[in-house]
Amino acid sequence: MSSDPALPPSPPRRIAHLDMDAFFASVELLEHPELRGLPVVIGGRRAAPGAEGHQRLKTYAGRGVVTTATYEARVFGVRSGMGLMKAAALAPEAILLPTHHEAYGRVSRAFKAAVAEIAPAIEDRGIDEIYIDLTDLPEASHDLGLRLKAAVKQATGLTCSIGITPNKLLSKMASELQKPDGLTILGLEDVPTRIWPLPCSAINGIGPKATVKLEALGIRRIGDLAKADPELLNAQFGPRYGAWLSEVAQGHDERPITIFREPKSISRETTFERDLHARQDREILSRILIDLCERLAQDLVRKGYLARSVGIKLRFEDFSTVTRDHALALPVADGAALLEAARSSLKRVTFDRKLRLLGIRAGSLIRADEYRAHAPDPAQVSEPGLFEGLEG
DNA sequence: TCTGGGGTCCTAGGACCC
DNA sequence: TCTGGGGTCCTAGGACCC
Repeated sequence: MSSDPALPPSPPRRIAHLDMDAFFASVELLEHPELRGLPVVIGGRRAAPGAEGHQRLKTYAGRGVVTTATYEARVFGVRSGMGLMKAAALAPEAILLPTHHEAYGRVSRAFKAAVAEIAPAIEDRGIDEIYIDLTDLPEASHDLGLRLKAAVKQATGLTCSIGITPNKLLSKMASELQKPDGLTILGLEDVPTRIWPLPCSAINGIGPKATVKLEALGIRRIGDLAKADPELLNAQFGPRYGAWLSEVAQGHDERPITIFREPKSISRETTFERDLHARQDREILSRILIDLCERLAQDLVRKGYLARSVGIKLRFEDFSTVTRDHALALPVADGAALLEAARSSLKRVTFDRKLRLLGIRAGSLIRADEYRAHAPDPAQVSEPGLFEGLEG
């Protein structure tokens, strides 16, 4: 990477991680200021049934999960990703609001634009967080951090938390250290005191499975990981992940800021309100599949991509998941072609349990404009079609 | 009181080609 | 009559992240 002896050493990088505080919930509170200070949970699929006032979490029945919760709701143990029924047991009186993705998208664009005015080298990490390369800016990190937070507040009315360190790994962890409304600046020299006491799961890339495995080896904190025998980690986790664990425990991370990436896949999936039987509920499943294909086709056309492979995803009542992929001779973006590919893949699945989820994915994407410019026979490039007459 | 929807990356075996 | 070795594509599953 930067170790070419012919080149002068690159100056130390300065990377910020900016994370909006309880983003979806905070956007909702802009709309519903009367709920400020109350435990509020965002999630579920439909708006509350016509009752007066706001819906209480305890009245919810269904399969939704918590998307975000205010800090007042987190006090009760409510966490993102938790089933709403479980959250209702923890905080029955919390207010439940449905999601409004258009609003979140609008506020997301606003905070990113405000940051870009100050520092344009931004890596998008989703709707509510970004990395920012501050290396080439003249100001001190603390001043920059305060300016970024003020700009975000001015543009959106919302607070964020920022970590500024020499790399993405440490900045991500630093932004978590003083949430909400935090600003944390760390150097590599701070790793033993500030990072090593944290649990291994604080590292972006160490999830539930790896955490359990590490704990079985007596490795609970990042400091334990830093002192662990690299050979042991390689033996337990494989050479690649093992070597990565050894590196990140030292706070090392050379990943660059990536300003733009082509998407690799686009997908649509849905969990049913009740589990469906492959034969008895065939009509319903067919309608759902057609609808998913139609929406995926619209996504492909809107974003300007063609799919060279189509995948289906099925989740059964026992939560086991199966995927089937199908490579195509010619790239497509129309619903009829997606549906045909999906149906051929479905024939390779054994249906011995009820289904809870159906999904479809467009993979091996190529840009439609580039393909059409070089297509051997333009007549063979499929055009977005209609679904009329496709049922059955 | 079970577990959304949208993604990325990695692994691993087999096919197929040179 | 006893066993190459790379490279790439396809497919399936799984861990992880927001």
